[in-house]
Amino acid sequence: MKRIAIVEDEFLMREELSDMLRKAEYQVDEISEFEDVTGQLLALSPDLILLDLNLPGTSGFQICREMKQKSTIPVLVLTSRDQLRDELHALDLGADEYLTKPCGKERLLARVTNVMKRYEGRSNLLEGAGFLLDRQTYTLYIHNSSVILPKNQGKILEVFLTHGDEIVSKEELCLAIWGTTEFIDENALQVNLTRLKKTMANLMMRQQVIPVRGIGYRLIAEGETL
Amino acid sequence: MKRIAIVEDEFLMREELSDMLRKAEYQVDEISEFEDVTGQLLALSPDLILLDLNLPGTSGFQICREMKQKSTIPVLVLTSRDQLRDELHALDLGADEYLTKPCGKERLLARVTNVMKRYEGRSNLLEGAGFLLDRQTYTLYIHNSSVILPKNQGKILEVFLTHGDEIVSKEELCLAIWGTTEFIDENALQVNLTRLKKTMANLMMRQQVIPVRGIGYRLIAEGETL
DNA sequence: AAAAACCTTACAGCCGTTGTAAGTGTTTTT
DNA sequence: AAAAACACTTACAACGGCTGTAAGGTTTTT
Repeated sequence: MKRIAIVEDEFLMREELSDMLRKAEYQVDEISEFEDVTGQLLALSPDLILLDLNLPGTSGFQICREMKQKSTIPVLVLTSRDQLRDELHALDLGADEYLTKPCGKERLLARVTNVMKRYEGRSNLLEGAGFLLDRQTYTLYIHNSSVILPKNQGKILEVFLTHGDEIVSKEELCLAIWGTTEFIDENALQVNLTRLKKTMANLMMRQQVIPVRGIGYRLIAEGETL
Repeated sequence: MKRIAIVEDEFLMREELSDMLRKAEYQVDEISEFEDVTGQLLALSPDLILLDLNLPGTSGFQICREMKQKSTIPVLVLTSRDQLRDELHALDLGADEYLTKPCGKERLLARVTNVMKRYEGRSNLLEGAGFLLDRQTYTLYIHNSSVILPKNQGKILEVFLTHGDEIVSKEELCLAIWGTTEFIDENALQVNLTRLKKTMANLMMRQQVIPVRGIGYRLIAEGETL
């Protein structure tokens, strides 16, 4: 059974949505605390997020942006704001659908189904700048084509992607590759890093792995400053 | 530069759309002959289809359905029909977006961009009943997970998928796997077929490869009749 | 029951990935 | 400027998964 999280501050509206979705055989989680909504959503990791824009505290736009950065969960914006500007902004932030209230039960359900259908099979795709990485097979999608990365290279890239632009320590990388931080063979890691760098260069990816002396490595976009 | 095909019978509307899209840096192809629209679209194979519903000849619904069966090109339905019923029907047929005319230049462009963004990297995904197959890497997406098929098994499955539910001859399969119909090693093909069957069974796929004695093979859905 | 078509299994060769090792560059420290 | 620490490169052998071969079994047709 698919799970949907509702982010909506008006109690009545929330209950109405919740009811409707439950009747349509979805499992519904309601967000009623508007502190660290992003964190709550990540913890729930639903199959879809129904998001209102007017919220106490952090705006819906901000939540949408953060969720799109940190996950691949589809976001359906459902709001009473019918300004074109808001719609464009939400879509630009990566919202998967934008509906204005009131929108009718059937239309909402149809759009919910539609969005979910689009995401079928995508649940394990990690998003990088200009490419996608499948966390299970390490298939890399870039420039309208796809390549399978060797397992180790895939694991390394995965770690980088899940760390945004932070520095990743060698220990973390070793842990990801071999499941242990002990007995790190620094050289083995080094070799695998070199191999990843080479394949990234061959694929003309906009990102680059750079060393942070004594600490670890970082993934930076081309031309980016330190 | 991304290519968009417009399927719209009213000349003025077509020109208006075309202009707008060209100004937004898209390459536009207009369909003005409404015989075998599906064939024309497949030949053009644009990155997106803008589809009207009221057309002379075949209905937009039918075209949408056929295109979704035969390709993975995204379809944006743009119509003056504002009946909820039509919208639900179109979405059900797999339309990726439904907008009612008039909808405003900016909204249309935003939705076009949005749909295209969703499809980034998906251009090589073949669609089967309940699963997706990447034509380049033979990564198979099913049940919210993904597996890499060995090359030969992938090629065989690819041939089946591009043939719908038709019978595929052994020659065709050999051609796909080894690039030649001569010197067919029937047994080698046989072994590869067996392996594919086994992996499909392990993945609990709803489809099955069945032999057509003396002719070739077919892919059928579970429980389907001959 | 014989023949034809189809299927199964095991095995050895091949190729890509991996860790090892030995050596070269580069940066920082003294 | 030399030493030390860190980072990189390259080649190679071991391993594992994929592949075609071969030999034999099963099912369907005649």
